[in-house]
Amino acid sequence: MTEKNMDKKFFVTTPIYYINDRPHIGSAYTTVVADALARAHRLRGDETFFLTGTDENSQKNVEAAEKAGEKDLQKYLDNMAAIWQSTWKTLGISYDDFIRTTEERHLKAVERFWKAVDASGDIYKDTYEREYCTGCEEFKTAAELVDGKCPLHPNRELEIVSEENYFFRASNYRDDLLKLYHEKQEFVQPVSRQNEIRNYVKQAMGDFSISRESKKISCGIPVPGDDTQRIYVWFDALINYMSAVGYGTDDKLFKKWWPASLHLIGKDIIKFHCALWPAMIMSAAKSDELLRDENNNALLPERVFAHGFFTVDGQKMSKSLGNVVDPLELIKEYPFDVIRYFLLREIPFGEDGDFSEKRLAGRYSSDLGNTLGNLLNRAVSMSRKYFDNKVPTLNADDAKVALANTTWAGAEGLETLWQSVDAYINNARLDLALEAIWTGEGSGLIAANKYVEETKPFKLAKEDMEKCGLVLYSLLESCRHYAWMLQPVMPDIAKQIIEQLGQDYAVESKKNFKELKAWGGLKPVSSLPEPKILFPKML
RNA sequence: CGCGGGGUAGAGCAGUUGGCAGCUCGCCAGGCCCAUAACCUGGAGGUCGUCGGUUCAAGUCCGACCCCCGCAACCA
Repeated sequence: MTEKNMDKKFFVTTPIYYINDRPHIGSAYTTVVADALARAHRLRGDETFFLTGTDENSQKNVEAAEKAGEKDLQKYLDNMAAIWQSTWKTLGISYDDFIRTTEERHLKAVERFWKAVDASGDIYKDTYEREYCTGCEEFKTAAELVDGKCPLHPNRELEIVSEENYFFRASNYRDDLLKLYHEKQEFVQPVSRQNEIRNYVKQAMGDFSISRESKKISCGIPVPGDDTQRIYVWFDALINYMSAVGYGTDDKLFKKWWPASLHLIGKDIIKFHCALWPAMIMSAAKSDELLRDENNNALLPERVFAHGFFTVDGQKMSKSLGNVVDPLELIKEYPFDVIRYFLLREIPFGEDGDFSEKRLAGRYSSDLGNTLGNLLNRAVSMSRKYFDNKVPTLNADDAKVALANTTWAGAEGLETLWQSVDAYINNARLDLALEAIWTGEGSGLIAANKYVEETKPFKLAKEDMEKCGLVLYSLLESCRHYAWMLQPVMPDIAKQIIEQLGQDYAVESKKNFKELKAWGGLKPVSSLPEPKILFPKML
């Protein structure tokens, strides 16, 4: 793994969610990934901005409000947005900002953006008789239809729309987009998606209709200078990533944060994020210097990472099957850290995955209880037993090197492990980072448990207290390292581990990353409180 | 010819540039006793979907085929 020269800035986003229902495990997944990455970057000292929010200008919300019997749309939106916010709070999501696309700052950003695209000559008016899919919220070209229906929503009747709309000349940017994919391979992640988007741009992408007649829809942002038209929801939604950091309201703030480091999305909205969005920016940048870098290049997001979808116990998650997983129900059974761990560890990032409570229970008892919890517990218990309730007294450097002929490699091994964890984090691969923390050769949790067997500190306690102290110290110190490696994923568990090691979490978490990573952070002779079981057996 | 994903040990998955088939869980047998009936060691278990091709060598490259999954509504 090559260590990238990352900016000291990390700006990560989730999609803005439709609020026609409460959050489920899928939206929680995206948000947890973003949260863990944000926490990881904060821990590493990067200036971090984590944005999430709600997409409120969609006709879907109007339909949902009607269904809920709420006549006042704004009231409905306010209620739902509050539910989303409080759900994220309950789940420990550490977002820095929550944007709602009905907010004033967003309207201003959209207005400025629209004007810029218009000034670049990429907006034109045209009358088209076109087929609009209310499922996708987009117009379909003949090439995209199958048997005269949208292949994604074959049971929805296509609306035949004949009206004068504004169009965005996305076709102007086809070559630029292809060049972007070619020159910046990491722009579209995972790699398996790159072909898909390339083919789309090459073969299917046309101009986008970006407005509807006001009289036909009951929500949406008015087109600047033309009250008879409202902006199509996707065109306004994407701009949220900019409006939240001051586009249209605070140039200085915008310059600080834009471009986004990483857009996290689901695989269903790749087209919008990897094609439409960069094309929009390329266009606006021609007329708005705020959107250009010093070389006059458009400031595009650095990376878009699309993850897969869940099945539940192998089945599609659906309301009619009654297997929609509600994260708020789940945390009644498992601490949220456990669910975070499961989601991030179990599902290869970028692939589809399966959510199963049986496997969640398996991960809980095996990975967390038997391996992580047990290691901490046995190390602390022995130290307390043999060293008067304290971390063994010694010079920490003496414990750097593992005893001979062991599979666990001591301080050197941890250093290697840190390197791979850091590299995985830089690539947004938390799944691989977690895997490494457990199975890392000569350095992971599994190897550390082996080390106990190989050195038998409980035997050494009767024969060689000095050696016993060295072994126990290195075990305790490694637990401290594991705690910090895991902190972005399991912030609460990490805190508990640090506290069980007799450290003051508030003090520790103020240390800089280099210091945390260095061997010897655990002070010898500090006293060890009575250990509490981190992951109790479940009935 | 709608789009996309996938078929590797009982389950879930890794397999980078082709070079002795791996990981976690489960199962069987031992060991240990510090620890959450936890931990460690050993073992059984795979003709890597099928058929062809390229090659000294193919899970890995090429071709054809078979099968599975997602794409109405909820929805990342």
